[in-house]
Amino acid sequence: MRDFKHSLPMELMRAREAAMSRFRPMLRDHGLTEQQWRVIRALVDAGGAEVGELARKSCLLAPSLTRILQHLEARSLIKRTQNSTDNRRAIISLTARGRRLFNKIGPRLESLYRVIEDEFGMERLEALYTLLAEFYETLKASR
Amino acid sequence: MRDFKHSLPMELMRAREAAMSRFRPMLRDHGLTEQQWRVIRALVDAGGAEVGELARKSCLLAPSLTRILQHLEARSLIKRTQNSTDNRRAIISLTARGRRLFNKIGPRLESLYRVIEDEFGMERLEALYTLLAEFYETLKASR
DNA sequence: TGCATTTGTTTAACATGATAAGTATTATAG
DNA sequence: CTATAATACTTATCATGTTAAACAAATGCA
Repeated sequence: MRDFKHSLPMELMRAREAAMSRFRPMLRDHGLTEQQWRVIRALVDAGGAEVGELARKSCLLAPSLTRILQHLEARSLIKRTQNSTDNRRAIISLTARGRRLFNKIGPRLESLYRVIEDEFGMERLEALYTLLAEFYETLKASR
Repeated sequence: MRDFKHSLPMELMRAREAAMSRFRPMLRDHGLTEQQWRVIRALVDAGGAEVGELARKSCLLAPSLTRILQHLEARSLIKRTQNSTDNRRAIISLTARGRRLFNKIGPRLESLYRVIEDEFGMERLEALYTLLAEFYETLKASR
């Protein structure tokens, strides 16, 4: 059998954790989990989105996103706007407070990211991005 | 700001999920989570290990591993042996039943893994492994 | 020897991951 | 129209992720 250490899902997880462990403390200082941050960031990127769309953009399962939106709404970081043509769909968007939080945290995370770019090197980082994207597309295409 | 889609932790997660979604159904058919499987596999690899060692090998946090071991012990898939020189450390090992389960599932997961190898290609897969290992080492080294 | 400290593991608390089931709303066949 | 199916979310349940705190056993040192 293939060596236990040579397990792709494990290697992907270890690499991800190595990166996230640099970002998580700062998010925590602002009372945010990494998943909550993904949602906020996706909302900045999209400027308002339905729940399903938001789940895809932030790579979260619908039940997880439901709970996260409840938390963010309780903290007044997001708001819901009813869609008049379809009452199942609500548009989620950031409040002014949510945007302020993003503007405060975003640049700090960016600078942490640049440290990683410097340490690992842009060329290898780009190569890694490319392989990951290809891997994802390959596995999705053949299902 | 960098494009939201170009987030390394997200890409790593998506790639991992693309792979895991192929393995998870079979594990589930045997009543195992992916984390429980990682523990079983680490035990086969090590042939008995202390809890801390097992946590490192299976990439699990100690509190998670504690709960997982309780589950596996309740199903008689693992057993604990006290270490006489240090009563804090217990040696965890698979029971005969645990080994039988591993022998049943292992080959099936291997064949699923080979499908991925075929689809993505061994060369690119090796390149991906190498980059991931380098990335992990780079980030660990500079802390 | 006695006691503070360190080490290995477990508990606790809260948040998310994963699957199945439920609910409300909209679309569609007959 | 109307019963039915499909859609978009939400709940429910159990397992794990993450952090902090508790705990017991082992170690270091006065």
